[in-house]
Amino acid sequence: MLSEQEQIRRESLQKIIDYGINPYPAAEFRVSHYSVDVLENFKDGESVIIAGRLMRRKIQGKASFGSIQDSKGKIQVYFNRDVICPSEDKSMYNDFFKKWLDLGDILGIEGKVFKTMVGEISINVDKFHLLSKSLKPLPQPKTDNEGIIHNGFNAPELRYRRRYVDLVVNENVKETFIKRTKIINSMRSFLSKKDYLEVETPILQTIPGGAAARPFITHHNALDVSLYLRIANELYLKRLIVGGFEGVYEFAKDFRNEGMDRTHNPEFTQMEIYVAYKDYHWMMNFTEDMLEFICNEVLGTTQVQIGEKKVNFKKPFKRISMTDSILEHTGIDISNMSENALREACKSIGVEVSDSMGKGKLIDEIFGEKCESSYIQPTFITDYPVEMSPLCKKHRDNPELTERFELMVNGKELANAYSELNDPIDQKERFEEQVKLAEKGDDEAMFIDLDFIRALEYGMPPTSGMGIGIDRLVMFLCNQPSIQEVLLFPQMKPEKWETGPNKSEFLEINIPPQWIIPIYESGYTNKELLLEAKPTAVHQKLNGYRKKNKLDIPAILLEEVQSWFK
RNA sequence: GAUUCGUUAGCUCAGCUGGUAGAGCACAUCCCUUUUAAGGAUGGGGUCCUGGGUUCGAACCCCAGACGAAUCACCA
Repeated sequence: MLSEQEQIRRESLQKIIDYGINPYPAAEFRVSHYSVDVLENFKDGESVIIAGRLMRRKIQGKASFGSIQDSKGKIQVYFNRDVICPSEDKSMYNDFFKKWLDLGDILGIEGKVFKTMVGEISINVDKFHLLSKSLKPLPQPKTDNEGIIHNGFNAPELRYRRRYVDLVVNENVKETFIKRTKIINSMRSFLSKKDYLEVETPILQTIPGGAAARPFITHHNALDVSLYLRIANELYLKRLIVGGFEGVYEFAKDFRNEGMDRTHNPEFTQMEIYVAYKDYHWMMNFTEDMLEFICNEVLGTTQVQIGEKKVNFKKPFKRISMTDSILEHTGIDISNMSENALREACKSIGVEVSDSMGKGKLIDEIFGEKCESSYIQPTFITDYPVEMSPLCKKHRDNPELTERFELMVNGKELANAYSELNDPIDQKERFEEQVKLAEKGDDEAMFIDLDFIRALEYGMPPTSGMGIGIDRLVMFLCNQPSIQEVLLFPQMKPEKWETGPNKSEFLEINIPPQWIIPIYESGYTNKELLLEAKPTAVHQKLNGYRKKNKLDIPAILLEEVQSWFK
């Protein structure tokens, strides 16, 4: 059912067609300027051609003002009847412009730049061309002199579901996504200058490895096998290091079949990089360099406002081991503690534990509860317990730990890196421990990847690898509190669509085709519902519908309605 | 998954104790050749998210459901 405004727009569309103008022309429309070019480089009387969406229109008799929004901004346009229609025929202005155009229509404008009496740079329109007709009215947010937005298009659900509308109507939204691309481009140029190779690895994987997470599963018909959408690309990138590349990286969409909230989306982007002959100390320096570079290039500063807090990405970042961090925040020295001692320690400081938790998990629990959120400034947390990091090399000084760091910013994990485990025998044992965890019921334990073990058996140089969450980085640098604000199309529950009537079931009982829509719109959405109703009620509703919608068909007779019920 | 809140015109939102559905913007008609969240007048526009229940009577109360948001849990 179309709204009144949509119906009026469709009528205008028909009038435009009847007038002989194609509302959806095919030809290229060449513009000479963007709106901002004209505004920033004012030349009185200059002829310009621009194109964009009509976002405002005020008709003042023989003259009208409007504004055109193109990809870079907005500019005012001035329409004068006698300029647009120099001859006797004023229909281009009186009918086409005034009556048949609507806000949201996409126009091409030819005209001359001038300043209005009030001093606003505008285009005096000589000719305008309809490039595309808009049939649905846009929301109309307006900003007043004090910067207050009226009638804002703010409802998150609508904004995310109709991102195209959000982008048209809310200026700052576009900026966030432009910045996102700048951040990625800047990271790519940093990596590319180092001569590392950007690669692409499989998204459809037979074994979803490289992280602990529940995968999405799908099926390949020709091979008749299950395939998983990747949860990480780590194991493939390491295979490439085995193959002899010095450094490889990938901007990878990963998929995890887990909860959704303002920091998690089922598909998200990570950049992972692996460099041969390096260790995690080197990688910390590298990560600092990269983040400082990106901030300077994209923001022009390393000072970033995140919510209430100011975060500085200037290197060097603080480094602290997980053991020292826990000592600092709880006074408990976990080094050399047994599993039972750890469990008691957790209880003494009010950290909830369960019997299934091993040593590593217990330590992680303490860190997560008591330490993590306090790291606002970029901080490398190093040397994680071995149980939590099955792909990471054991610490050179302590076999209970691994050479791993996570970079915490604003109390959240931004990056994760290792000195990569390259001992195939150790790797196999660690996978086997994961299998045991899986047998205990840990549905996020890693799968064992025998081909990856085989690759390590051929020999992988010592390597350091790092993964950084691109969506989180963008959230930080754009000061956006939710991941939905930095994804163009965040995951939503599917929208329910009216499917319309099943015409054949109505035709079966001899309902005339022109009455099917009225029946459906009157609430009798299928045959059963209709036949449960009383014929007299149906008869009244249908003729009521006919009258209300001014249908150009004769009123239906009660006898005919009754005949459907036989 | 849990809890809380929300869903009313194209958009933003009011709607009291249950008693005929409201405003601004947008839209339509008319007037107006330089406006600044563009002026004036008049008017049209509603499945009050859906389905049940209570009631003489439900946008409002009760039950169930859909969708969304926030917080929490989960996410090494």
